[in-house]
Amino acid sequence: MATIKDIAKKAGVSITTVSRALNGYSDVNEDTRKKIVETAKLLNYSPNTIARSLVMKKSKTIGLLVSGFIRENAKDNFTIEVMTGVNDYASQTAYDIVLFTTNSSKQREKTYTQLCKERKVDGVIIQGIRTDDPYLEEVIEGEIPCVLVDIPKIGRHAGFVSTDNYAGAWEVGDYLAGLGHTSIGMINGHEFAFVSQERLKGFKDSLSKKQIELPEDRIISGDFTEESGRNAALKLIESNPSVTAIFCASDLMAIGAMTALKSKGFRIPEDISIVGYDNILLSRYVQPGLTTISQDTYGLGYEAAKLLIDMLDHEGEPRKTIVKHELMERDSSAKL
Amino acid sequence: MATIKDIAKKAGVSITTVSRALNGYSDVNEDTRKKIVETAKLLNYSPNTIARSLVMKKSKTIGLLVSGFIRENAKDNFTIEVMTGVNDYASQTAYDIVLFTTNSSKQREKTYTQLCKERKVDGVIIQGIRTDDPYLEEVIEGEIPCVLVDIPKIGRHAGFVSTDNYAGAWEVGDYLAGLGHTSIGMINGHEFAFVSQERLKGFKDSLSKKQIELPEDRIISGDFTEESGRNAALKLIESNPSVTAIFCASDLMAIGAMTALKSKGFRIPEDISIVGYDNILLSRYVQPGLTTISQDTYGLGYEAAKLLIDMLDHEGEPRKTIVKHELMERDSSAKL
DNA sequence: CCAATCATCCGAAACGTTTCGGATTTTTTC
DNA sequence: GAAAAAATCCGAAACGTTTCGGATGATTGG
Repeated sequence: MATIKDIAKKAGVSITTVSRALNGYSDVNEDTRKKIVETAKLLNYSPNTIARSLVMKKSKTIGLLVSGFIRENAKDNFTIEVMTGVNDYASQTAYDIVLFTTNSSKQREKTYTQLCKERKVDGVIIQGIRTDDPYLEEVIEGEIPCVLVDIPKIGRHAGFVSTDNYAGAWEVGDYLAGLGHTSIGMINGHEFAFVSQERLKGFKDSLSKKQIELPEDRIISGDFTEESGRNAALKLIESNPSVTAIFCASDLMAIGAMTALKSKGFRIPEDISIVGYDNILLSRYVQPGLTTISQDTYGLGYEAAKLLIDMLDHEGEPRKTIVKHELMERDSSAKL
Repeated sequence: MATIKDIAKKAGVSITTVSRALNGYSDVNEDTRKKIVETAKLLNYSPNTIARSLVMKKSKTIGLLVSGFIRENAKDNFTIEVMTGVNDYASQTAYDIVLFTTNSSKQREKTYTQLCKERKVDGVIIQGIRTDDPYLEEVIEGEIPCVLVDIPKIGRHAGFVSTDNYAGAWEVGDYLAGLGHTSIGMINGHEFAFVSQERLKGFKDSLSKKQIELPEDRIISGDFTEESGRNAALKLIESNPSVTAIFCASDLMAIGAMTALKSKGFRIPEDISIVGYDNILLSRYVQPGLTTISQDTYGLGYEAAKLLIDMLDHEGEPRKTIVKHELMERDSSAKL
């Protein structure tokens, strides 16, 4: 509760001097500085960030807007890993993180920018937002520095971090073709995620380069959930009983597909190979272990924070960062 | 960027009136209120929370101090589920959440209370803190309203939420005895978690009520990780080859124990029954499915937020909330 | 020894709100 | 129609910092 004023009085100096002493300015005598620091400690002083923010017009907080923060989504650890990354980088700096959520009732009343403006965050990291979100443009065009996760758009104050989803999917195509598969299906995510588009394109291009067809009716769309993976797999195998490999745009859908196919008597990978995307925690524990594209999710968050804070502290240009990915071969895929 | 002042000027009223109009006070004429609200909208005004906080001495933020927020811990979804619960409740209120972390380099320099005082959070929820944490007492005795997760301690401004770990463990004892097991071992968590003590006590008491012994050398301590579960299981089975059932104080350790035992040629549950605790996501997907005590982790967070905000808004007494638990029978346990 | 330089300090304004206490005008009451 | 009450408004202080623009006294250079 002790303020700078109390220190000033007790130490017999002016408020200005206390402020300057505590902030390491050079125009204060070493002896008085010592005395000031001492009495500050004595009074158990801690600075009032709020008052500071008010005058500095900088809150030293960044907003973490995570829209996938709903209960069901705890399943994949994507969100938490991103958060951990953001948090780890931010905690090395002077910035604190305030959590915004968008699934709540607040969402529809207040736009993201409004939330940010009110809480006076210096910048914001946005994760899990859909491309059809009505406020996406608003935030990209807006004045608040922001970094998008997995949405490749750059604005005057907006950068992004992502992985190379096109390349990742391409590698899956390569891999499956290399195993001798030619009758291949795909279970994609919903169209309102950039990653869906990219993964489809990369996969398709990769296969067509090897003269392997991927007709429309062998591409089923889910919505990234396990449930939708089950349904999509059943639909796919019914209309195209000849497929020997399925690429799923998310691990969760891949896991759903596996259980559905197993329940229909298919053996994995002997009858059908399954490849996922994301390398979520589960994919290592499921039977058989899921072959997938591993993303550096933690790095996604870490780099997002880095990018944003660089923009804030050094007026760095908004730009993009691509983090690495890697094919993890496990037991759900095999030679034809 | 528009302030209350701008509105006042434009609407031709005083600052006071604008403030009172916008905050719904009764001593402002309905017509002037309308005009004020109108011009506020016109100027795209949004209130400056920081200025408000400064004068009100309330920041309307709560700190979420999660010390298990380290990379490895993303494995169990405990942390994120608690967070989701906290977030869900908080987002129905006027409170925002700021994330504190303790594994960072900041930790050793600044105590929790210092962090809270500087950021001027109105209250704090603490999760994953160890009982030997040097600052635990400080925070319980301190002036900042706080709610502890899974640490049953009440202070003048500190309440807690937890599950009944004693009862949960007791039920496991009941259950295993009911299956006919008499030669039973336990893999406990480290001693610096309250839950370890409670779970051990409950399990022991339950068994002894049924004249089943649980000698010291059949209780091995791990540290809640999968790795430690593996090691503990090997140690246990080596010194006590006769055990037919093992109770693990966490699912992660149980999963570790299962893989270790399987690698030694034991069949689960035919040779050895395994029961875990927590019902983490993984336990459902692992082979065989893990019998475990399910906790309402989401509820833990939700109730923690509720408790805290009640303390803040209505000066509610700090108190405790116990959320429910339940035995989930899966395939890792069977009749002897 | 005088002016210039330097080291050290401080007063006051500013940031954007809320709110206390009172002022002014209008309405009610008898 | 005057006093009392009600309705409506406002000035100014306060919250705890930072910082601009000087002020003061000591030191230096010639």
